[in-house]
Amino acid sequence: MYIAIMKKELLKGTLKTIVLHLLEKEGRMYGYEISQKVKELSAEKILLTEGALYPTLHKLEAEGWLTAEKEYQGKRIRKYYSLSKTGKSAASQKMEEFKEFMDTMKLVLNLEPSTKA
Amino acid sequence: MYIAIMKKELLKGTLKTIVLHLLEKEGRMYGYEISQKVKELSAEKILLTEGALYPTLHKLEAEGWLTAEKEYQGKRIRKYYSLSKTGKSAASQKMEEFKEFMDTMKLVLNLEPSTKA
DNA sequence: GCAATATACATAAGATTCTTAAGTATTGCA
DNA sequence: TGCAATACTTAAGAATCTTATGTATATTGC
Repeated sequence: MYIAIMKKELLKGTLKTIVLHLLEKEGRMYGYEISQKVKELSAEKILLTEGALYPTLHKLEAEGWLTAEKEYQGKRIRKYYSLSKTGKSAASQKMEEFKEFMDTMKLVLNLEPSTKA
Repeated sequence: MYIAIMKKELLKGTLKTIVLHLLEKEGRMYGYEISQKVKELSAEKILLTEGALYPTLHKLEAEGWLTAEKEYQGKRIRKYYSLSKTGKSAASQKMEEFKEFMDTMKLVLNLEPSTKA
């Protein structure tokens, strides 16, 4: 991986939300797959760095939100992650938090001037 | 000030954008006023910390995006900030970046499923 | 009148979250 | 066969914020 990122400061704090959401949607993914999916969905605007992604996956696993299974493709290893039960509720919660964050920022930055026009 | 913050990780990286936008809208503000305005606009969901706000104002001034004027209200000092010319274009740019960030996040998180329904 | 709260600024130490970088190893393609 | 892509790991350093502390004036309630 190379992996850089769009307007980086703004992305700080969004990584866990992204990972949890993708796992909720896809069910089961491995690290590299997640990075590729994010790249694809974001039209290459978000390029996760390995140094951010893998430690985050380890943290989420340590918190009990993800379960991991190693699988071999020939000799190459893949570590598949899935949401645990608490991980699922964490995913929903993170999504709600993100929506609230967006709504609040819209108010502060005068974006989308009240959709009742 | 006390000043804490909503879902803090997500707000990381948004402070400069917020400050520049408010100065663009209001024309001229001092630090404490900015913190109160953000609190008001965000319905108390964003409470800036002094430790974040004042150093950020100093940085923006050092970068030449803000100009500062000290004013005395009796014996109490206030430091009023305004956008410089380059500060104005920085403000517009930061707003565009933020909009792009939101659009990209909507794609990645499957929010607002294409408003052409 | 005096204490508590609000106004108003500044800055240093520590935490969090990322970027950069380096390491290891397998697989596919030209 | 050598380079790019796949796949994971971890450490050092940067950026951005929180927490904490300090200073000082103004206002409000009792």
